[in-house]
Amino acid sequence: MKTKKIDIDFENSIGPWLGRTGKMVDYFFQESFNAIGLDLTKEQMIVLKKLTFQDGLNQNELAFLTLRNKSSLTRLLTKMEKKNYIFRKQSKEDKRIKNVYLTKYGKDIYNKTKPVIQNLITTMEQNISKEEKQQIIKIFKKIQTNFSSSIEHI
Amino acid sequence: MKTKKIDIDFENSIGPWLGRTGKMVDYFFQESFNAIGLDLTKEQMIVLKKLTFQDGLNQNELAFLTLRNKSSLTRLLTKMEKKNYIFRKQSKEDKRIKNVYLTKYGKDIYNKTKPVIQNLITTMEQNISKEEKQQIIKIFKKIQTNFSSSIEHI
DNA sequence: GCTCCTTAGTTGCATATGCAACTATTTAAT
DNA sequence: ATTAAATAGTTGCATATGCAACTAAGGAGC
Repeated sequence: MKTKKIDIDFENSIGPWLGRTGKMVDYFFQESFNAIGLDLTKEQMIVLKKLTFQDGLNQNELAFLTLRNKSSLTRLLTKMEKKNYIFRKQSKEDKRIKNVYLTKYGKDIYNKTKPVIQNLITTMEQNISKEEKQQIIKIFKKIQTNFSSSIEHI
Repeated sequence: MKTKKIDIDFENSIGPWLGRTGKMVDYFFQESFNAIGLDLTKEQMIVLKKLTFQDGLNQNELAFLTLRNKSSLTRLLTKMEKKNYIFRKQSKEDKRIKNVYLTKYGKDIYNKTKPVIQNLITTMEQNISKEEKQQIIKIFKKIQTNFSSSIEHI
């Protein structure tokens, strides 16, 4: 007897849920920035955030911390430098390295994102209990571990 | 007394976990396709999947189902049409509408992705119990609801 | 039947991204 | 010291994406 399940059950796995939810977060993020006239993308915000916590990181470190290809980071920084959010400075010890710093303006911009981010968190985590939050983060950690251990040995 | 917490607690919210995990999934996905020489992106695969379940969808419907801007879908389809995975056909009832169909080759390609997707699910959901899976999906649903209701009334 | 509004799809412009090839610089090896 | 290998960053080429302006076609109102 032939079953009607002619396809694998991808739709009920975690993947699509993750993808769709992520898209909605991204969309809401950009929407919020645009709404208050912030000339900023989520990706640029993440760079500003990392630099706020540790100014002067080099591009390699920034790329690693933001899970980004170094070429992608190069271009991201070029745009941010043009907008005067950050500036690059060649290291004196090792001329290959460029350290990246926030400008005063970049700091201002980052401060302006704070209420937006706060609002995003509030909106997103509405009706979600502390336990659920812990649960989901625990599961995220597991998934990341699963992929890390799987990708390493390739 | 001044607290040391000078920044909002974005890092411990769900957002970054979601973003990073999503990136890893995407990376693993692409890696897997490339590994077996499949000339396909995750996005193209999703289109193939939707068409597998319902051949002949029009572009508007496809864009909606895949959470994509219609212009983005246009270009995605153009590339897929060039690779002969799908073809467009103008509707006779309404000449504005283009229905999209899988080619024989497109079906073959989609079938080849199945083991890859199966492997992705297996890898990703390793050590994750049925209960956890239900939990995480339930929370994803909540987040999506939160954003939907929030975006609507803008 | 003509005008206006709406809808489906396309295109220009801007962003982000990965891979691979390239340059410049540093370090290791002989 | 000179050569070879490794490292940091950039660039070409390809993909995907959203917004806004556009074209073509359908539908409503008169």
